[in-house]
Amino acid sequence: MTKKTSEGADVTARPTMHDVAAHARVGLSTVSRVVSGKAGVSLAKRNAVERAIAELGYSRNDFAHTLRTGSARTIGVVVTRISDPFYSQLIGAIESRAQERDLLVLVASSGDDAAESERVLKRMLSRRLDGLIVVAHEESDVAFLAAEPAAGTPIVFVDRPPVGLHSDVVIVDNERGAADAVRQLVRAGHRSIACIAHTVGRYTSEQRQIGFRAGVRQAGLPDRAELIVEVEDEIDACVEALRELFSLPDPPTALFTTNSRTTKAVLGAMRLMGVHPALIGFDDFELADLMTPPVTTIAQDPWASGEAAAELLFERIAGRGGPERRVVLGTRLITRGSGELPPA
Amino acid sequence: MTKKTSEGADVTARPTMHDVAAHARVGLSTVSRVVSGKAGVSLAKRNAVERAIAELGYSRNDFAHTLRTGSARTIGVVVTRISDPFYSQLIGAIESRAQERDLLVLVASSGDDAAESERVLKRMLSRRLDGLIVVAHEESDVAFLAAEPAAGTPIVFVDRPPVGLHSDVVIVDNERGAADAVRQLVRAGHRSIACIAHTVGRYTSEQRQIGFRAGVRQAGLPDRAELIVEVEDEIDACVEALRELFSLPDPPTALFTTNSRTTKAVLGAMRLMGVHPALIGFDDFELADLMTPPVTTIAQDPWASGEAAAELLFERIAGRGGPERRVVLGTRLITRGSGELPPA
DNA sequence: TTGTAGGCGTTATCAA
DNA sequence: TTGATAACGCCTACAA
Repeated sequence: MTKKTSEGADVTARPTMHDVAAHARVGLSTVSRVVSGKAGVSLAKRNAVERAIAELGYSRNDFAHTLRTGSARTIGVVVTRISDPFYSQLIGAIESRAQERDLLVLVASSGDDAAESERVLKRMLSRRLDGLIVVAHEESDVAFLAAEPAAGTPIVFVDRPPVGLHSDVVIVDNERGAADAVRQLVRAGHRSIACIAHTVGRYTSEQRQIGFRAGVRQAGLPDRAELIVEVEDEIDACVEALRELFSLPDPPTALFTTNSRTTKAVLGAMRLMGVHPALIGFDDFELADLMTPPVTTIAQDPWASGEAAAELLFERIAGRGGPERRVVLGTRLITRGSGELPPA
Repeated sequence: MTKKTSEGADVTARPTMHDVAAHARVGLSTVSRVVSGKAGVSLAKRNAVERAIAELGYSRNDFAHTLRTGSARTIGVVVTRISDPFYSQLIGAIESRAQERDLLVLVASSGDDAAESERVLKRMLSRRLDGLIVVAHEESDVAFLAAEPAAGTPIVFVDRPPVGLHSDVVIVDNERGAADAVRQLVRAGHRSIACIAHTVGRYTSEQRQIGFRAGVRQAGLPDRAELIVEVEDEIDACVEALRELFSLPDPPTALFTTNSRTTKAVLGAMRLMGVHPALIGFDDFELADLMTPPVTTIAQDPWASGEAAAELLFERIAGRGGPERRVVLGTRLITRGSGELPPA
């Protein structure tokens, strides 16, 4: 149980089943049976083994176990940015579900770079994970993952369907949510509504733009292209965008933002400029209710998305075959004030 | 390369080095050399192997690799709640650093339960991780981890030093930060300042209470125990606490909160009650600058903590011996308005 | 430069 | 009920 390092120092190596077997004076397979909780071991030997395990501080080497059994009891989650509140909620939900099944969760950020994203995904796959949950980077072609489900690694996509690949997916009803926002603003009396869309995160942003325009049409308002602007989610860019919008002949009296990062940036810009248009943002966010005025949002529930994705994945892991499943979660209008402001 | 499942269905099993070697008509070790990027392979064979790898869609089995080499190239991170913004930032930083070194990150929530926490930690350890970063649950006795560093798994604690165990640790200067908050409030003219402390998260909360009292003493103010209250971070509890504080003979004109969750809850309570005391909160948080008035905070940088912990861990993994290291990060007063309000 | 033969720690098979 | 033995897929001497 002790080994020499290359430097010649003695280190206490981890005990193996061998050590336990020797210590307990039983055979190797008896130890294995005890460790794996299998039946067919006499109480006496079982006790002896358990004592040896405690005395030696033995714990099973998962790698050897996995090599032998084929299952790592681990799933992987890849998102663009772990620290984003939306994704951290998603991860939290997945991890929570995974823990119920005694699965471990490997996480990785793919960043905003497609190449990096591919590298990370490949790295995860060499882990022989039981399954993978992926929020794909917009532009990344994930077609190279096509062979995975067949090779035994089920994959579930969240938030955005993968490009060039059929797979289980969990998304929200972006179009309907955006249209709901417009309807609410129209109800408050607005006739000129702008859509401030996030340029990165193309898929969801596009869907929400489509929903926005559908909402505008349904309300019988003119479809004015100049009222839809795309911005980076920085305050400067939003100030610029708002300035242009407000200098229009028929300026907007209300704003719709396509995700929470944009909403926050726009709120910052509004404060800087001292303007107070009505506002509804896609995505709920912490403290939305403590803003002045409180911010009305189209809430999607990242925790629910995570749970749905985990469930889908667990079913696949358990062997569910059949066609890809597509879970579409609803959104919820949370009325708080900013969306009920009448036109100035 | 194909196997029968127990159901008798043919599945495409993953190719192994064997398959690649056969396909490329070379020896097993040649494949190994190519995969490991080692020198000493002729260009012709290297090309042949690479073609075979591409055609077969081979990727190395990390478990076998790890079993053989002993390093999993994976570190673990255990926090109490992944979805908490503070921890998700921490994880983001660690993951970012880990990716630079081609390490993967396993994350787990330990929850608020000591038993669960121990279970999770043990689970991680059986993974033979290269290292572990832990935000220990307050009450959890992590003494059972004592043998780990010796056994080859370095551990770094963050946010709170471990109970019953010496180890590398990254913390912030909680006392000084809290005292800074008091000083700032005193500067604005306050003579009666309350401390609203989070009951859970005992260590940091206690340190910050100590700092608070030190600040009060240093300002020459009386040490009034009734001005220090402990609450759960729910709005109801905060309303209750504020009500009591404000019904004191000499009620506080300013508040200090010991962490961001409490700050947010207190802000909610303040809005409900329609009161507007001065306020400084420990921990910065998103949108603090967009509140009305903007919230002054004692900022600690979770990203920096994560990076510091990662560095400490990497050094240990690289073989640094010697005594435990203790990194104490500073805090930063971010003046925004709520802490500069004069007494009403 | 290439290939062959162990062995990493575990589990499954089989015989005792 | 038990224990020896052969894989799992890979890496590392060592030999050719």
